[in-house]
Amino acid sequence: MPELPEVETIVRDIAPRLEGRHIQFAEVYSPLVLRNNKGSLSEALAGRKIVTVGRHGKHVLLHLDRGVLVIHLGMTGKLLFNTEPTRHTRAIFSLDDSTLVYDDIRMFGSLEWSAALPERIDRLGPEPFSITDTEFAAALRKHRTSIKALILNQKLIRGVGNIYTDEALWRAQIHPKTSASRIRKERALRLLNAITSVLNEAIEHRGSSVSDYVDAEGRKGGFQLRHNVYGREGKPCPRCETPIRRIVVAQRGTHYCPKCQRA
DNA sequence: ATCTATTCCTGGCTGC
DNA sequence: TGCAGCCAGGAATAGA
Repeated sequence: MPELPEVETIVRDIAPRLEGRHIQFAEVYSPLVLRNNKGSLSEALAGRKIVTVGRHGKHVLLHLDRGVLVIHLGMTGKLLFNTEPTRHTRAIFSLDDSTLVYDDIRMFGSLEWSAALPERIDRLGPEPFSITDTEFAAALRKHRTSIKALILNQKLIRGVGNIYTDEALWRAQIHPKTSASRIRKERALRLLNAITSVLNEAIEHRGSSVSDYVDAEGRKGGFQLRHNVYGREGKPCPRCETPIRRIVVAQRGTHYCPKCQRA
């Protein structure tokens, strides 16, 4: 499940292999992964030059000489170079000197060409590294929903998903069901630090491979070995040895230490 | 306006 | 061994 660190890893890897190249042609095998270009994505992309490659939250952006290709990897999306198509290959992009293959088992991901960054993506919250302590604390006080649900909401900050939310809440010692509005300045600051530090460490380790995440070369990340709570139900908390508990918050599997993270 | 529940999708796992 | 049934979850959407 690619979140910010996984997408950042992919973008850093693929940027030098894409920038300056042209999309000679694109082929779509599963229109389900298209958003608003049903039937016209290939035409929009044919002959376009890839100028720069970037990341916006969990989105990969290919800035073209005309418009932008927005790629969201969803749960199981992969961008791979020069692999043979499989039954999960949803699209291919034939470039000057390589072929970029988009695989996506569950098809929660999406491909979208747009003349400019689509509004709904442009309107997402800031990168976690950009928001200030004051802004973050003020935003928390405005919402009565659980802190877990609020961090997952891409309109607050963009790029953080289920894994890194659980990891950050463990680091900050905050119970996932805590009402966001009840988190005052000091704890909010601790939480924002936890979020940015866990994201940075995950980037250093090339992301987490818990189910089937791999980078553009098919390599797994290494940060899953450093998870403290995610996917560790019943195992001892690294801080206090209490067994990690798994509950459901905001319709998501949620892992926390019942002793370190009191309600 | 804010929040919650539902929907999409398929491989992998569980239990009979 | 086979297979039905359930689960994982990002984000759009519908509903409260």
